[in-house]
Amino acid sequence: MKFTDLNLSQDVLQAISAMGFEEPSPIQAKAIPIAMEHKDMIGQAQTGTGKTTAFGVPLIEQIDENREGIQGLVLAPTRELAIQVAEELNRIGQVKGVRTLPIYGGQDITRQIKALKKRPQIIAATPGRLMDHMKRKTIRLNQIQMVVLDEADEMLNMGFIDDIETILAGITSSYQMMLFSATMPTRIQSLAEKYMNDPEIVKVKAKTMTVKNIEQHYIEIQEKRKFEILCNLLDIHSPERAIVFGRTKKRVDELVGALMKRGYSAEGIHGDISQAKRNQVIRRFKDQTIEIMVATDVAARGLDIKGVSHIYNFDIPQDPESYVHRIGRTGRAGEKGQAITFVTPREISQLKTIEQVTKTKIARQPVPTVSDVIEENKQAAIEDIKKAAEKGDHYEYKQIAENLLEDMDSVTALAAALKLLTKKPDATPVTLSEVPPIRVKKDKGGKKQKRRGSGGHNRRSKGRSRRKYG
DNA sequence: AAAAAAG
Repeated sequence: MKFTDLNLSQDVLQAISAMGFEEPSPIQAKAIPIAMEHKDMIGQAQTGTGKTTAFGVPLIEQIDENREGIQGLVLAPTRELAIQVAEELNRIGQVKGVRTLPIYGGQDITRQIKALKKRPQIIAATPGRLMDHMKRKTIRLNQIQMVVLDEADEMLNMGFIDDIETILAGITSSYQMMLFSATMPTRIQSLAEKYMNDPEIVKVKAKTMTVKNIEQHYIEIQEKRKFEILCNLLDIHSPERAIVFGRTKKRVDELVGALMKRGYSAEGIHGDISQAKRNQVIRRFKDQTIEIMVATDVAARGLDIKGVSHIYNFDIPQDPESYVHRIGRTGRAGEKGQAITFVTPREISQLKTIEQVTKTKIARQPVPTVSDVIEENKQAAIEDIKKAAEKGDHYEYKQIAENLLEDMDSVTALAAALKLLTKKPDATPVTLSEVPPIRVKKDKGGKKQKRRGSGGHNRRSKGRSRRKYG
C-alpha cells in the first residue's frame, strides 16, 4: 500500500513525500481512512508505530486553512512531546499552509499569546498551560473540529484526566475525537465512552508492537560499579547518539557531571531543568553537538530522534511499560538499535517481570572489562590509520617516515605509532550518591488500589514539612 | 519512592 492509495489531497501527499514517506505504517493505513470519514477512533499502538502521522494526516486534511480560529487540538503528556507533535504537524501541513503552534508550560506566556495572534489552525498542548490560556481567555475553543489525545494512558498516569475533562468541557463546538494509548485501562475506556461517539478501535498487532530491530541485553552488576561499566560500554560502542536513563533527577545531574568529568559530551534533561534548557539539550542532541543525553523518564515516551543507536538503562525502569518506552527511543524508522539495562542482583526479579510482560527474552551480557575497552581502542586506532592512509593527504610525512625507517624497522615504528594512537581509558575517580530503591508493587490478588472519590484533588501544601537531615 | 505538569 502507498499513501497515494489513501485518497489524500495533493498538498498533503506532496508534504509526506517530502518527508520521505512512501508507505503508510500499519496504524497509519488503518487509522487514516477511518478518521477521514469523520469517525471517532481509538488507536491502541505502542511507541514508534507512526502515530503522529496517523492522526496528523487526517487532521491536516480536515483543516480549512482559510478559516480563522483553532480547528484542531492535540493533547500530549509532556512538553517535549507537544513540541515534537507540533513540528511534525507543521511538516505535514507545510504545503497546504496549515500552521500548528505548540502550547506548553515553562515558556513565556506572552510569547505564546503573541504566537496565538498569528492564527494557528492547530495547537499541540500540554494540559496545564492550555487550561491557563482558557482561563485567561487567550485561547478560544469554539471552532474545534478534531481533538486528539496522544499517549492517553500516560496522561492518566500523570493525573491529567480531570484536566482533560475540564478542557473537553470547555470546547463549545462539536468535534471528532481520536485517542491514542498503548494500554486500555478502565478509566481510559470510560473516558472514551463519555466523550466519543461509537469509536472504531484500531489495534496494531503485538507483532509490530514488539520492537524487533532493537537488541536487548542486561548486565548484572553491583550498584557501585555501574558508572565504570557505563564508561566501558560507551568506549566500546562509541554510540552515534545514546540516551542514558537514570531513576531520579539528582541521579541524572550527577551522571552528567561524572560523564563530563571523564570527557564525554553529555547533557541532562529532567523536570527540574528549565524548559529553555530542555529544548536546547534536545536540539544539541539532535544536531550531535552532544553524543549522550542523560534523562529521567521525561524523555522515555514518544521522543522521536533519529540516529539514537544506544539506550542505557543505568537504573532499571520502574515498570515494564517504562522499559518498552525507554528502549523505543532507539531502533526508530527501521534503524538498528541496542538497549542495555543495568540490573543489580536484588533487581533480577524486576527484570524477569519485564521479560514476562513484554514477552521478550533479554539476554545476559558479560560485564565489559577495561581490557575489552583497550582491545576496542586498538581496533579503532587501526581503523583510523587505514582511513588516513586511504585519504592519502599525508604527503609531507612521507620523507619523515622514510628517515625514521632508516633507524628502525617498519613493524617497530608502526607498533609504536599504534600504541600512541590507542586511547587509554580515563580513570578519573567519580562517586555517585546512592539512589533510593524502587519499592516493588506487590499485587496481592483482588485488592485493587482505588482513587478516592470526587474532589479528592491531591494538593500539595506550600509549607510541606521536609525532613532535613537524619 | 519518583517522575511529569501551571506557577
